[in-house]
Amino acid sequence: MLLDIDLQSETPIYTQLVNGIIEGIARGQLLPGEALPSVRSLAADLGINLHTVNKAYHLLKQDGYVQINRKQGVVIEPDAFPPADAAFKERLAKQLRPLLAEAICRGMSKEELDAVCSAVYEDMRSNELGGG
Amino acid sequence: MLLDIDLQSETPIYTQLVNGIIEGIARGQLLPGEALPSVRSLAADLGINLHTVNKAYHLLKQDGYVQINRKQGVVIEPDAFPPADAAFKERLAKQLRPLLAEAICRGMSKEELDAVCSAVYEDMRSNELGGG
Amino acid sequence: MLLDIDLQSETPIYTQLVNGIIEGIARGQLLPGEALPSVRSLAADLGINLHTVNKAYHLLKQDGYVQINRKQGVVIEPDAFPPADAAFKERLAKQLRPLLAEAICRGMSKEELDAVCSAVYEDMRSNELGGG
Amino acid sequence: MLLDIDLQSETPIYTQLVNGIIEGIARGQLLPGEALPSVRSLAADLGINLHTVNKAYHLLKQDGYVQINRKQGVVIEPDAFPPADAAFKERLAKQLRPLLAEAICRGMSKEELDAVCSAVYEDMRSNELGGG
DNA sequence: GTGGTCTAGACCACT
DNA sequence: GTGGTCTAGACCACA
Repeated sequence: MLLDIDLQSETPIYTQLVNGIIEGIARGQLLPGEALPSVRSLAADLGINLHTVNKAYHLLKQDGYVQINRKQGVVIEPDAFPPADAAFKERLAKQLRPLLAEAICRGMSKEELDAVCSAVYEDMRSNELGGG
Repeated sequence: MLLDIDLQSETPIYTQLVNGIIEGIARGQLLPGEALPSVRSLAADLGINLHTVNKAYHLLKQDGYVQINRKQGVVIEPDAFPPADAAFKERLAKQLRPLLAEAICRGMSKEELDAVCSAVYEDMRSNELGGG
Repeated sequence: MLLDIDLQSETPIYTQLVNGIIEGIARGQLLPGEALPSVRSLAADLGINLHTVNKAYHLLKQDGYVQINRKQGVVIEPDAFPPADAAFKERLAKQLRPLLAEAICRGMSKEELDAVCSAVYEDMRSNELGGG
Repeated sequence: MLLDIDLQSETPIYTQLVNGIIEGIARGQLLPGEALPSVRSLAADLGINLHTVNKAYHLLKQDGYVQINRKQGVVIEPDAFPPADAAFKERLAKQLRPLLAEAICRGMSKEELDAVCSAVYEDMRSNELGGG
């Protein structure tokens, strides 16, 4: 799994981990039921503390992206991910607003915006088709 | 200006201020050259600390959205906002990525995603036409 | 015997086993003197570790719910279960307290609480009449 | 606030804290909007680590019993506690089952059980009326 | 001064 | 060997 963590970033490490793993799922590089590295091994691999990894795993569990088993460790949620219900779309819109507002201020057209959005989207989906 | 600050939010208050003002500009409710409330009065209005407002104003100045003059106080940048250059688009894409990844995991189609994106965009632009 | 083990649960598997067997006794599905499956077969049936079943059986023995004989294996205590003495009632009250506290916080009335309590109680007793 | 923590108990300290605070709310000793001690001061008072208190506070936040503010610290949820909906009642019943099963095995009648239940309930409610 | 984050290291429960 | 819990101590962001 390719997780590049920026220790200097102002984004907390555990947030980078959460985002990276969710992106891995979106890209199809992490499949439902697949096991994630143990807290200790991932922490060692990334050169960070095991508590930081632990916090990330627990946030993912809380959001329904992984299951934490007694012995087996952490696995990608095998059944169904949480749905894109109204609450999620509202949250998404709320997070989108400041990004789009800034883009509008800087004079980006709707087309330019869609282009950026689509580029990001396709980048993740294309990897899914060819990934493995 | 309608700035609703959520003291319970995890988002720092100064960030909420920055976002709110940028959104005000995007909506056309704040026009280039227009004066913003003084640090003191805005802090009093919102019931928050002077330093918090100050920090927000200075971040906006740093990003090229306002000018801070000793006499006139803080005014919306009258000339030109920073451009939507490659660096900005890259930053935008980077911020978009975790949002879209989560949407993909939850099974949102590109069309649903575009719908949410467009709704947010149009909401801000429509207000601009009728605003002032 | 119907023992459904949830490997994802936070409750240790051996605890689930202990609870399940005690509930089986309460329901009258397991009768005094009746033999329980051997450690080996139950572990195989449930797909869990021998040690886990062993631990559960020994806890049940310790609490006076089963007897462990070398020849007959594990049998439900044929004579008398431990009494509901003051010590037990105190322990019961102690375990009940956080549950009721939460129910009170959420605004449940004494009647609603009794209803839930009775429903659980009757569910177990009704099965006893028809079970065996 | 009266929080007696048993460091020897097999119940995790943070769980004891969570239970104790919820019980404090149920008893009316902790009122909505009231501030809880800071993470550091409570940890110092109880002679435990601040991370342990922190974990308890965050669990309470997650369950909707407290709010965590930037500067003000932690306060009891001022508006409404989570409702006693079907999901909660189901969880309650699930937690009640092993307790009642054991009581049945030990020969407690429904009346004895109700007596214990009511005693716990009234103990908490009576304190609320006369508390302060 | 408040909580947020991270580190380092330890012991324990579970399987 | 896995995660769960707890400790001790540090630095930072926020207000």
